[in-house]
Amino acid sequence: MDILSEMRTKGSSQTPGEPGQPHPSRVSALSADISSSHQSRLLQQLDEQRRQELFCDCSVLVEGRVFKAHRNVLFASSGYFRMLLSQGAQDCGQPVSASFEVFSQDTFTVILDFMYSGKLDLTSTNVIEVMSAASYLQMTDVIGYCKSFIKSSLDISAKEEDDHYLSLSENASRSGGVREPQDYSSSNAGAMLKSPSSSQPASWHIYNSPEVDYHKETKSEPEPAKRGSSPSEQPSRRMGRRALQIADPELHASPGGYQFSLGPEGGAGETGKKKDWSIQPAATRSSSELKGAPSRPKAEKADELYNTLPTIVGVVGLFNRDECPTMRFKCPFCTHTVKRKADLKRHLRCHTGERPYPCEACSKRFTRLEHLRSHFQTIHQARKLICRKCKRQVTELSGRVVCEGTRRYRLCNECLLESGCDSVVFDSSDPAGGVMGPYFGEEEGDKGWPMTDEDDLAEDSGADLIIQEVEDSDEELEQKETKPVVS
DNA sequence: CTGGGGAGGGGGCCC
DNA sequence: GGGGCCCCCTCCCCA
Repeated sequence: MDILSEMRTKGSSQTPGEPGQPHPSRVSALSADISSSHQSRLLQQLDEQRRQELFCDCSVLVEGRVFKAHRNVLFASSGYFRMLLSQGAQDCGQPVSASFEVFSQDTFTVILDFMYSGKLDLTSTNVIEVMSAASYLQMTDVIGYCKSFIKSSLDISAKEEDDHYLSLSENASRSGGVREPQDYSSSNAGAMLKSPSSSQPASWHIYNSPEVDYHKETKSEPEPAKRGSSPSEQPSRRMGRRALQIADPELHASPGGYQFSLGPEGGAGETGKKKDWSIQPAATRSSSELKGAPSRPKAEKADELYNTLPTIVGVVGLFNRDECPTMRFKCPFCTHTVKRKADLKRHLRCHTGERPYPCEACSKRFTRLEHLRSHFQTIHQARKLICRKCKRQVTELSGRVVCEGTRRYRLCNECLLESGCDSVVFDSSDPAGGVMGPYFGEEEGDKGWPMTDEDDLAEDSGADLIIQEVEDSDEELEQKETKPVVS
């Protein structure tokens, strides 16, 4: 039945009390039906075009197989493609390609079919990989469906009493951990998702349901942190504001219920290989864990995290027709991509909250050695030859280093006189302008210094204003205690 | 309340 | 791959 005949049919059954005018609720229902029908037809048309490779402007290479698709559909369906295609927006007219090695052709077929039909063909054998791919592609609705599928397929509560942890391997799923797939199709996905019965078939065709909003309980995905992007698009830069430090790769996509974690041996890209998946009830995680409380040592350091996620992190190539690939490494926690793996490793620290470089002088911790160095030079060594008061340039002769707690800064002689020399103390052991010493030695730098909570109070601890003689001799300073001494 | 400057943090990229 | 530099941005403090 086409839209017009639908309209005719529905228009003929008017409410008796309002001759000539359809009842408002009927109008509303009618327009909803038309809209729904139109969307469905449109999607069907696009799907047909895709299958006939008509107007396809994207090629997705998965394990050697090329999937043709429309960038509009990919863009609209996947946060990952949204990011990827946004980056190539300047080449709007050029066909673009992306290659994946992190999931199988079959998995991408399921994903692509979902994009074009709203139907998710899940089975007990593919659900984990589909979910992994969906996580990679940032398709939170698909993740949600997978979770619902798994939840309904497992009798979690019974095992929860034993150890709160469930192991789910593909072998287990095949041997009965998840019911054997039975082809099943329904257009009422909402009902299926809301109340999966114990007799729920393991194979679903889940229809995309706009009512299910899996974003609601999660922190919104940060957009790629690009130069010039708005603050809201970038990952929060201050620890205090990093409301949700994602220590778990899938945490951001797990709105309650169960958290999925990928074991060290389990790479999503290792199609067909045994994976070490575990499902952990969210309730067993403390809120501090979920929020990435800074008081608790991070279980996942960037390095470890990086090592455990080689295939998830993966390599993605976005290249154009001249077959000149631009290799990018994608952050598993956000949409950010980098050119180098080392940069990704560095970037991961902003998610893990790891700060391996503490300042021994004031206990502040830094994500990078260079930040620590900069901090130390600025705050504790007064290397800037600028009078803090009048902002004029000073030399070793025209200015002196003022020591205030662990802070040091320079004052020109004039400002010094204005401050009053009587109230200050001179000390010849000032390392201002000197060397870093063991603070920044390559061996010491990333080991971390002994830190205590009390040390946090060290900075600006109310020490009297002290002026120390500027002694910039590097050789001398190297032999001295490098930690600034407040006398 | 607002603007300026300092400090910190993150990305790109070179060595 | 690590270190380091440069640049840009945001936040915070202070006048």
